[in-house]
Amino acid sequence: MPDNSSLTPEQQEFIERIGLYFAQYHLSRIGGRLLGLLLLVDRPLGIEEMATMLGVSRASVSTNIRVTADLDLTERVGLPGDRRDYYRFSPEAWLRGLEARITGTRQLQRIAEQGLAALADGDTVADARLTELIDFCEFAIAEQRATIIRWQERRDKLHRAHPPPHQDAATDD
Amino acid sequence: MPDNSSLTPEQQEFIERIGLYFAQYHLSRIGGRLLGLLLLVDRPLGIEEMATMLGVSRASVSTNIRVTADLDLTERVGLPGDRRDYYRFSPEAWLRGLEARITGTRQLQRIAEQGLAALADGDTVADARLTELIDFCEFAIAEQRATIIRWQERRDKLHRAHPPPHQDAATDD
DNA sequence: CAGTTTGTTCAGTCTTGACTGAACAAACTG
DNA sequence: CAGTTTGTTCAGTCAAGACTGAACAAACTG
Repeated sequence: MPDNSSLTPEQQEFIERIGLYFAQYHLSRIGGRLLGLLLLVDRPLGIEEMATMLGVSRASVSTNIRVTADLDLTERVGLPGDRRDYYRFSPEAWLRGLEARITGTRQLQRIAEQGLAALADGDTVADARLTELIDFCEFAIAEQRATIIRWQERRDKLHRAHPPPHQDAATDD
Repeated sequence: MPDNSSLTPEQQEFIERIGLYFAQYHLSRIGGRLLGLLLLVDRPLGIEEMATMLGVSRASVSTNIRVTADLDLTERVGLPGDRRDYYRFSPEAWLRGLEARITGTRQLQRIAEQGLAALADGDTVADARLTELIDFCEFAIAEQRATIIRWQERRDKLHRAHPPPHQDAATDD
């Protein structure tokens, strides 16, 4: 049961919804909730703190926050004069998401190539289908790369106009 | 244990790899293997046939092939003079995959909007983060739409040059 | 040094949901 | 009609893996 002293019901609902959303994408439920929590707060959070706010064990937070950090969806930051670990949502998270799609598509392309090689002679329909799949992957990868570049350009442009409130660890209270 | 009389080890490996690939994307293992099998063969397959080839129960094939058909990843076709159900891989499958991404992004955007509304006053960092997420979703949806259009154009162009071997149910032996 | 705080790891529990076999329904066959 | 073929549904089993508490390790404090 979460310690909801610091979270409104609306915030809890958001965390739960984000949790479910990311759970679709190979994160555990708690991993997803951690992302939701970190999206919502204005300062980096410690492990014990996150465990309390979500009402889960420290062990779970420790295990799952590391997964998100390995994926560069969160960042571990230090606070001066405090030896605890703090985490915040990574500014690169959405970019990493786009990159992950490319990896997935490349993977599918490799499988399709192996499949094409495994066809029986004279399987013309399957041959055309797998050839089209390989082509589709090639196309999709090029599209995804272009999207990444356009996103970076767009972000650069926006940030030059409206620099984001820079949230480094030392600026907190 | 599969009846591998009609499948080479390379083909079985392909089916297994495709199975795992699609299992990442909210399909059951067997659902994924069915897609792999249908990608590989040159003619529509019946339920009993698929069950035998994969070494799984008819019940499982029945349940899982329906899921793939509902997603329009496979198509049910009839063979004249045969009352059994046959299935083949859908030519629209990859298009449906692209469309599914849009749905997922739209979903994330809605959640982000709810989150933005749930913020505490004065949470400037979180506000900027969620506003950026909403903008990211908008951007990604536009990109995905454009990709779909370009894929359709590309496919039309290729098919006008090299019409695919049309595999309707009646043409099989 | 002993004691505290913090993070990690691991064995065990529990939940989820995939898969099966069997019962059933529907369509057909003689 | 009785019998067969085919597909679906459902209760039950089983496996995967998420989560926990407890033990542990490491860094710090007095």
